[in-house]
Amino acid sequence: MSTPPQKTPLYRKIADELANRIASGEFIADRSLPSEFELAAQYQVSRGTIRQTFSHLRATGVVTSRQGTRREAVPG
Amino acid sequence: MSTPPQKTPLYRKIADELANRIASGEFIADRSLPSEFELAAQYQVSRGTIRQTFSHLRATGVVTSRQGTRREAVPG
Amino acid sequence: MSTPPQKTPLYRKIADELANRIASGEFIADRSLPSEFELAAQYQVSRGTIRQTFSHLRATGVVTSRQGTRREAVPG
Amino acid sequence: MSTPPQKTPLYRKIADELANRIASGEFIADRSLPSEFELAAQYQVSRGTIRQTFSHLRATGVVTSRQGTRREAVPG
DNA sequence: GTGGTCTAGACCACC
DNA sequence: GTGGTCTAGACCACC
Repeated sequence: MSTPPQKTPLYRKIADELANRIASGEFIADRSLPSEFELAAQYQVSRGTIRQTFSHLRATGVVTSRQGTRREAVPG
Repeated sequence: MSTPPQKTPLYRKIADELANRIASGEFIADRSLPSEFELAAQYQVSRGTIRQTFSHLRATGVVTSRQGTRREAVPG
Repeated sequence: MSTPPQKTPLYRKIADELANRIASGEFIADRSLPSEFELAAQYQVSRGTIRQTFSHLRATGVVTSRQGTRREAVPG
Repeated sequence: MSTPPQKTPLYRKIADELANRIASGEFIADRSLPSEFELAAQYQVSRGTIRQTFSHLRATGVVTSRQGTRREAVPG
């Protein structure tokens, strides 16, 4: 009945790490997060992977997004 | 066989709403429309989005525009 | 009786030049044009100005565009 | 043969004052000047007057301007 | 004081 | 990795 072991996808690892960085208060000054471009460079991945990361973080209520402005960490 | 539903962009929704307001006679007094600035405030969007809205309305023959004066509704 | 000369905007000059490059067969291999980013670099303008350029070229039937792919020159 | 005394126009007074502020190094950090809007508020005049001011300062080589970016003081 | 042009940059939808 | 949409802001041309 147990599911076979799943390899954690890269976007999930990055999402967890970003969630930790947010929780630790790294972006507390103005809550606005690095851009897709900056994060892609930081984590050495494509922008598509970063977008998957944010899709997950948005779905779990960790960040909000709006076209034209940077994503922001949800307080609390 | 049918094409999937397309997400309607904001400028299109505003264009449709403005076209309805024009058709309902809201600007009938002198035909001159609110300024870009006023509409941006009314719809809580940027001036750029209002300009995309008017680009569409001009292309469909609903309004005319001239530098230095307010846009006007085309009669009929 | 003649209208005074109008200052030609930058996006119009670029549109005319691109139309000439297309007519001269520069992009004949696969008809696909340089990206917005490349053209912005070539002409030393912002992406917004290149988009205005293409808006004009699309309106005059010189190019076609589709999300996710490069714009193409219309044959003939 | 002497011309009658001329009242110095407001835009000229502001131009002279701004030229002095520039010469004194007030905008030396990045050379970019306050916006039309800010200067209109500072000097309690209309934006049209500020534009006349800059027209004069550009003609006399004190500032440069380019659409989309702030005016800048010319070094030296 | 309006619309027109332009900058610089972001995220979104689609390939 | 492209074009599409959107933000926020500037100066320009014309009224």
